Amino acid sequence: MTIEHSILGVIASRPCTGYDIKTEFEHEGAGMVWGVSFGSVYPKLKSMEEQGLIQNYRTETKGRMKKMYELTPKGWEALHKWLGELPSYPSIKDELLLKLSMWDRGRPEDRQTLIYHMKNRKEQSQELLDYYLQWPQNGHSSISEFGMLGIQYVQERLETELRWIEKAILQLEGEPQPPVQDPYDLIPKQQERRNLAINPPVITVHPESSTDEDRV
Amino acid sequence: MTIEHSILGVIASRPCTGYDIKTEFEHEGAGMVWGVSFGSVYPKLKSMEEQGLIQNYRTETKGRMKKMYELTPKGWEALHKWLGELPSYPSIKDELLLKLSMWDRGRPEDRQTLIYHMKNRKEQSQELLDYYLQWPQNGHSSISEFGMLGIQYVQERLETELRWIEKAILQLEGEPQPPVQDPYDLIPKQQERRNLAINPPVITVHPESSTDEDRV
DNA sequence: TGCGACATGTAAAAAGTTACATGATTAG
DNA sequence: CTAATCATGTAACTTTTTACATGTCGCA
Repeated sequence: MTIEHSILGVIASRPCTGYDIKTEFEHEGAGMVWGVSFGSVYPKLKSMEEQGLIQNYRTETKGRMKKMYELTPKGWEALHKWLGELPSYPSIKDELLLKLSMWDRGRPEDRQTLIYHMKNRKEQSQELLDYYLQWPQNGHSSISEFGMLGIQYVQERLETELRWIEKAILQLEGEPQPPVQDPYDLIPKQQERRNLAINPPVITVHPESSTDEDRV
Repeated sequence: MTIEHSILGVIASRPCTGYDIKTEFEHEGAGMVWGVSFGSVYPKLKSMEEQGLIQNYRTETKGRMKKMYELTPKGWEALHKWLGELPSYPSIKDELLLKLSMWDRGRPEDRQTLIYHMKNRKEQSQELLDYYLQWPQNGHSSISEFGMLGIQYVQERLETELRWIEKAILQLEGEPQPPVQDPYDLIPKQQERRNLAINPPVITVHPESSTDEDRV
């Protein structure tokens, strides 16, 4: 439902085309706001026009036809109303965190691959941080006092993340540690279940025909 | 696509029912991993069984029939393989951040509502942090060395967020600040556009019938 | 002349949510 | 006895993505 409000907000800053909106989400919203695809922007613009939130007018820039969208009074009102509603708590989809939480279940011995994942994340977050650090001085973005608060938040979050990654890599490069808490011994039990599934025991009807020596 | 891998990971830790999986996502994955609904878990379990990743067996606990799922060798292998793949960069949907970035567009004068939103966020994050702080000592959760790294990450992220909120509220309670950067004066222009849309100018055919004094 | 950025869309598929439908057991 | 929790599922709907389809302009 929030893609509609994001579009409302982008058009509020300046009248723009569907293409503009899509690209705005790509760089300005880097890491901060989810991306959108053309396949979702254009149909949404259409439906928002039907709802009377926006209206388009055609302009010609360098001989090329463009469909510019501007907010209607109803659109300005919808933006105002939405901003006044309590935001829902953020939802985060972090695959690295998910993999970390189940690493011992699938790759108990393999610390190197995890370190590799972490280093990859470090690079990407560092790049994003560099982008956010230069943003307020790039000379072309419009940033209000409020927007700047958001940028500072992302900067601090990324700095914290980078510090954590450094620390985590150091730990992973060191000695394996025992579980922090495992009251029902689920972790060793789980590793047994896994071994049983991957290397099923040989069922022998005649014990004398199968001994330890059979396994090569 | 990742809901499938999350299920794989939960079943890896111990055989469980569809209900178990759904609740596991609610509390264990609080803020860390996205939630799932029954309507998506049960059909997914069915399709994963068809793919041969999991298999079910019926058990009776306290006279109640349960459908327990366990990983097949193929399922263990799929988990192992997925863990080895580079995780994609996290996607975050943070409505507060989005509203912050467009606050001046819809509610330029209203700092109080924004402060209210921030305080609400602060409470929720504090609650989540408290949960994460007691998690490693709750006496029933299984936490490996790797899982603990993830928990530490979330703790540090939340602490950083809370510090930022404190600072941001202080700023919002103070004097309004000018834009940090607005090279094309988009912000004042935007406010003009908004005023024009909300209070359209009275078009007068006879200028003498409409003067400044008309407006009360 | 051909490539990359600009520009607008549609159709099918995938993914997930909400609401509905059902029923057993347990704690107060 | 009744509400909450445990337990399993379906159907309709919404949202979003992917892939396709088309075409222009500027530049090297």
